[in-house]
Amino acid sequence: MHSLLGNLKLQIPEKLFVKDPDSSDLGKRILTHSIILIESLGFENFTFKKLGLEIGSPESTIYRYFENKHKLLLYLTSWYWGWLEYKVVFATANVELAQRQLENAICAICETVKQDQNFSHINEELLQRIVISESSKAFLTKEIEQENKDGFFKSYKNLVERIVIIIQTLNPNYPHPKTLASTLLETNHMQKFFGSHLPSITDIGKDDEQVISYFKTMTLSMINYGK
Amino acid sequence: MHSLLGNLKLQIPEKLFVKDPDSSDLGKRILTHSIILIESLGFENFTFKKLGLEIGSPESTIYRYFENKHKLLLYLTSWYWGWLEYKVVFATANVELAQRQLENAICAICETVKQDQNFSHINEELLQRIVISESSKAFLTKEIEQENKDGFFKSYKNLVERIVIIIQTLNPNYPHPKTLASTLLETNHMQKFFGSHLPSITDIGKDDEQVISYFKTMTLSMINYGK
DNA sequence: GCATTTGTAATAGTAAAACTATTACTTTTG
DNA sequence: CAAAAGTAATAGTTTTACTATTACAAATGC
Repeated sequence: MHSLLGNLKLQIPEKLFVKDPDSSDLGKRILTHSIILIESLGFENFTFKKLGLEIGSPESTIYRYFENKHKLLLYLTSWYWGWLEYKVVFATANVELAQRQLENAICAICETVKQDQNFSHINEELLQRIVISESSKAFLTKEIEQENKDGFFKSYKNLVERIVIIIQTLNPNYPHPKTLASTLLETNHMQKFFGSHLPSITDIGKDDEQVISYFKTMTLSMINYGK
Repeated sequence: MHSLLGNLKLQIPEKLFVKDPDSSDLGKRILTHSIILIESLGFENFTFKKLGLEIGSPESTIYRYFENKHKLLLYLTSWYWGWLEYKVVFATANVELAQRQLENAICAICETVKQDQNFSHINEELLQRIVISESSKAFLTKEIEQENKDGFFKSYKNLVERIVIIIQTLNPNYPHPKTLASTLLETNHMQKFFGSHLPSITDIGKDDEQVISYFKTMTLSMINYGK
């Protein structure tokens, strides 16, 4: 799967960047090191100046690729959702039983990324941690209406739509497939964050199996409730 | 209930403020107008300078009450969670049936605050909108570990614990009461935010009844699953 | 009753972050 | 090989977040 993805270029909304960072070595270095820096410093403490220092280029060079750090975060999260959509597509391909499809999709979504080797300039393991801790800051803004019109959330919507289709195959009459799909994605991150930082408000520890079994029970019991 | 709450002073972690804003008229003005401003500008665009302008005091005066805008947000969200805990306590008091208790708690948590009159300097309707859009920014930081030790999230944890107790009364063997309780609180806000701003990823509209019935189904089907 | 302490507010800053204008150098292309 | 286009570096500006200092008013003590 990794080698397959290595040849694929994920589609990112064009307005998110000034110059496509995937089109030059410097752009790729910006992506690689922004992931490392945002993950270690947190988005609030991350600045283009520090990133420039890290890659040995002046701050202004980074502005040639991204208008501001908010759009860089939107770029990174879009990349992640696009990548996760591929994971879900592969995990459910050629699976006959709809329930099995859903179970595989939940595994693909909830499993903590662990990679020993990098097949690209994107470190998916670090990126996943960024998405868990920072991604909601990308849409919880007063500019969401305009940014939605500009297509900045397309990757996320595509992924939700994929899960919705699986849910509808399982039970075409279930009344809340979108809510269930978006809840699955957001709750997965939230519970993982709580598990790491506020353990007293969750029962889920560091083990993926717990959250996966929780979601399997949740989705199946809800989808089949009153069927 | 309003008149009852009017006489109650909600407990807020002491380290969240420099001087208790509830102890002076100016402090109360700061709370009133910070809620109005944060709701209208969004937390990112909100500054102490603008707040000072709004209340006719210099920026520095506000620093006598709050160390920074992050702690002001933590104060406001703590106030909201404390207030919501009282709502849940009142909604479930003297209710015999455990299932009925849970249903009442869900209603108290999910209903959109609408108030024609203000019984205090806090506008709960605006504050709820702030909590929906901004509250997660208060804990999605690199400082969460230390701030948790300092008790900044006490109000939230208390509320989760209340809901956990109701769930455990209903089914003492249910394995994920904390996860279910925190998911209920967070998903409620998230789905309301999506309903208002990204409607294509939720089935829930502006009507409270939809989200309430969704959560009643969710909690009851999960708690009783395999019982 | 007046000095001392305490509470409150205003001025005038600083440091860092976010962003931009301009210049210089390098590569591409007609 | 000269003009145009692309890329990078310098040196700014503006805004935000926060602080140091002073001034004034109210409360308290002897």
